[in-house]
Amino acid sequence: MPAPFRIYNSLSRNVEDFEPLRPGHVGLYVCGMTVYDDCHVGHARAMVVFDAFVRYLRYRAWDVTFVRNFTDVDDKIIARASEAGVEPLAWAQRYIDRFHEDMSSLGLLQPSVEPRVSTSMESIQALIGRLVADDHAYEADGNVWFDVASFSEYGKLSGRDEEGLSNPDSFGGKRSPRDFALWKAVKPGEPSWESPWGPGRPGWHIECSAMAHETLGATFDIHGGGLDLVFPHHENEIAQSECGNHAHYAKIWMHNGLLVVPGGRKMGKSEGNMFAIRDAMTRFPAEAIRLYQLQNHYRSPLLWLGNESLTDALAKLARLYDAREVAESFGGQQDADEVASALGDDAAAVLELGRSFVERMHAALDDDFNTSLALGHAFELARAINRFATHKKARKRGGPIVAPALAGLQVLSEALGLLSLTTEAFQDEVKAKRLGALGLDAAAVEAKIAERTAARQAKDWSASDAIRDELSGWGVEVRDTAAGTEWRLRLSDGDA
RNA sequence: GGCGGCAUACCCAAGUGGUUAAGGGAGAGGUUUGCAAAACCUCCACUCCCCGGUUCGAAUCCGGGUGCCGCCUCCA
Repeated sequence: MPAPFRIYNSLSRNVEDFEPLRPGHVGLYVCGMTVYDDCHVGHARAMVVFDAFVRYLRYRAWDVTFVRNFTDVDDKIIARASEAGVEPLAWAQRYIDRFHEDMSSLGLLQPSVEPRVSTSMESIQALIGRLVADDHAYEADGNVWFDVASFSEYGKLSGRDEEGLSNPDSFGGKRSPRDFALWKAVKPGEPSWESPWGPGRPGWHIECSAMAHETLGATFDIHGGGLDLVFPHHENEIAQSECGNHAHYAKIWMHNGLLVVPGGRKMGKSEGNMFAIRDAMTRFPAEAIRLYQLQNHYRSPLLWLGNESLTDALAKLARLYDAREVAESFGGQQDADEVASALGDDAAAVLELGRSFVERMHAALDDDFNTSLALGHAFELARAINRFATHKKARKRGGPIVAPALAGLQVLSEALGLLSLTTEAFQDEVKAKRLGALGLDAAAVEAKIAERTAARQAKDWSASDAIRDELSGWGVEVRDTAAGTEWRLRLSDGDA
């Protein structure tokens, strides 16, 4: 039996015990991208949050069908493509490819299914057909409109009543300002598909209803997306789906909070403050971006301070990696409890913390996916490890003491996609990305380090210190350890 | 204007009725180090936007106020 969990449902405005429609299975539909431009850090929030959520559910033995769509037929795509003199679908394909590159470099899972509007025309038209047949929709001048008045529950998700529900689409004879387009009659120069109502293309909302129905059925477990989609998009999805399928739509609506910039505005293409994932990825490791996104609760707004945010996340990530590496270096074969009683309170503390770690992580994540609390537990464990590591005998005998902690930290990689690399691979990625940003190359740094090592061996401290100061000026920090001199790139300040 | 949400230290942030209000970052002092870095230790909110109320007891519930944000137009 998969583990039970609780999740906030935007529809009921309450945290609810999750009850699957099918035992052991979760059907999840997440609104994906309209592919007319590159994915920015704000989009990454939704992508990372749901990626981590899916990972966690699978880790907890749920069988998850994860659907995330592409909107590849849309006004903005047509407009951009036309400016560029490219076919709209080719333009969309270009950004689908780039999206896939971005997701892959961020280390995100592929959804189980990635339906597209352009290849879902049959199910879209079938759903519109059912709505027309049942008088939930009507045709006018080659457009098909959803008749909002025909659905008494309209507004139940967004909490709006009639006054707040006017829809601005105004072309082609709709009956009420609240009605919205299911099918838009073709206009010159636009892509179109044949339909019973004449050539045209789908309205914005119908696609998700149709694709969710096609991939998950009329009723499914969880529908996710950004908080900004609640109205009108998700409200309209409910109306179309419940009227067209004569069934309740998603049981749970899960909305992620938005990224906001210091002025307080959310990040958005229309706000002119977007920061592309691929730009962030040239300077920071993927996991720093993940940690940044997961460090507060998924429903809260998250402040974006540019490089400062990622530098902060990178420092935190390095702390976790370092602590894990320290623990991995411990040896010893004795019984853990015997070692603990021999080595004292700090040993006993890590042992205890390690043993309860997984349980506490599960408790945090089962409670409305509280990644912030979960990460808090991880830092607490890291400190306990480091504290224990200050004891002289820890390295030789501490292995059994930190074994439960190390096993527990696996949760982070399996469930959240963090700490999934070796420390060395992680540091290599940091170096590879940040050397470029600092305008350095590794060979030059290594040469200086070798020079300094020679000076140190000669106990020529002033020469050694001069070299260290020079490296420091470059943004390189040296770390003299028992095993030799390591170097790292400074995380703070001087960011290119 | 309507609907929804948020307000916890210098910054990020957990906690939503009951031990000393998690955790991280920054800062100060100390230990360690050839000197550093990292790490560790100590300090850093008698208090949770404000005012009332409920309660034996509230950051947590209720009412009012203030501020901020999202949506109402495309939006993760």
